[in-house]
Amino acid sequence: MARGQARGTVRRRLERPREQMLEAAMEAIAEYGPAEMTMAELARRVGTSGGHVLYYFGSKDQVLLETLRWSEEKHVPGRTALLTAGGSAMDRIPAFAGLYLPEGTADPRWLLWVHVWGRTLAVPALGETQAELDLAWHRDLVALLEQGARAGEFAPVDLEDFSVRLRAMLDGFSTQIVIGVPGATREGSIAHATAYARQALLPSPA
Amino acid sequence: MARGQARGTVRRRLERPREQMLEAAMEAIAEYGPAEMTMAELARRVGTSGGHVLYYFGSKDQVLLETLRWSEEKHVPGRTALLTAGGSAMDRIPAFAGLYLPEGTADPRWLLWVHVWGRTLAVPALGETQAELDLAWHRDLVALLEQGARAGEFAPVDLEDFSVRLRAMLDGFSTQIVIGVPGATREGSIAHATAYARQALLPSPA
DNA sequence: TCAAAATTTTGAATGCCATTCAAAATGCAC
DNA sequence: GTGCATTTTGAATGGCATTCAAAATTTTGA
Repeated sequence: MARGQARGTVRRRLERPREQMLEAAMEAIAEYGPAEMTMAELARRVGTSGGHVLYYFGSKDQVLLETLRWSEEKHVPGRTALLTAGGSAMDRIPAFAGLYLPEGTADPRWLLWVHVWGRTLAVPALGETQAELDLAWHRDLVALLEQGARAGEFAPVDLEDFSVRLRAMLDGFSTQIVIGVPGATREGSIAHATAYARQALLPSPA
Repeated sequence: MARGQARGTVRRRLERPREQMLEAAMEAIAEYGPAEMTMAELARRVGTSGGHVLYYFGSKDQVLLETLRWSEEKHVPGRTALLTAGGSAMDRIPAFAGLYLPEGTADPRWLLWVHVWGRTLAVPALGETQAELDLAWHRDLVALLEQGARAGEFAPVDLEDFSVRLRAMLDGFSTQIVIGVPGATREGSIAHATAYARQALLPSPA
């Protein structure tokens, strides 16, 4: 059926190799974790050889980095929706935190973040993509905050600074959630982040 | 000179094997990073064999975990000094943050934290020690805050909650500093943490 | 339509590493 | 001293990312 799959013989060319590999990598990471996912296992999942995966990506580090980027890109529409939703900015901050945080323990996107952090000093190339992905979150958070500022919801606050602080806090909570620190939950983290935001942004009740 | 080293022949028994190994591990981690430090290299540094290191620690994960604990324990006196220093609690918060944060890029203690995070799901035993070490920071921060609260420095605030939030934020900054995110510095992070603390804890200027 | 060139794919080395383990060396108790 | 327990060694073992030369396939250009 699928175009190009042809004549019942062994198919050789992969269809959209990168896409397929990234998808398979994501699943494998969700199952085993980044360190435990082997090139051989990933290859098996897309029906090819370990050497071939590296032909496309060059190294396991690159595979994981591209998988991180790929999983981050899937979050862009949700953030855009949040930014265009209208309504109070403050009321949208919990949802922003919800998008930022892992879905729960072993969320593959966040497993990748933590893994990649641990490899960045050894492989400096990893840092650039991270900075890029982080900047996207920063920009969107600042944009959301600016909506609130323009609407007069907030006290006069440096929004850039607040974004840096809130995201640092969210990184800390995310790490705890994804590695399964007992008691670390999405709900609790969202509550903490929201409480911080209210306190930092809302004009003092005077 | 050193006692027990004796008669110019090959020394066999190590003196305080754990101590020596932990010290050597710390140095090796500072040089290569936790992932790149091999059992063979660590063994070479203490003049023994790779198998012997594992005789003492059981696994590389354990070596790294114990090294983390060891490096954390070296911070206890500094924290205790801070707690007993007297004076305004708020004024001591920047110093607390300074103790918490990495000394700079590639600080081995923080390389270990990040590394261990990445292995916790695969090796759940790692979680317990982390929780213990984290609790020590939490307790000391809360103790410091309670001094401030008793002295009437602060608005009525849930100190436990604040400690959770501030440490999450510091974890985020620490990660950035240790992996060398451009622009992430101790000084900037201390300033952020301090600004947050002032805003969260001090009574509104009314 | 075909052959040469370029690209993709394979899978067998390679080399590194943590871990295991049986044997050897050493220390200790009596 | 002798026997037992502990420590230490270093040679396997098995798993892994990575390399690479050869094979298969597709594309190009006439």
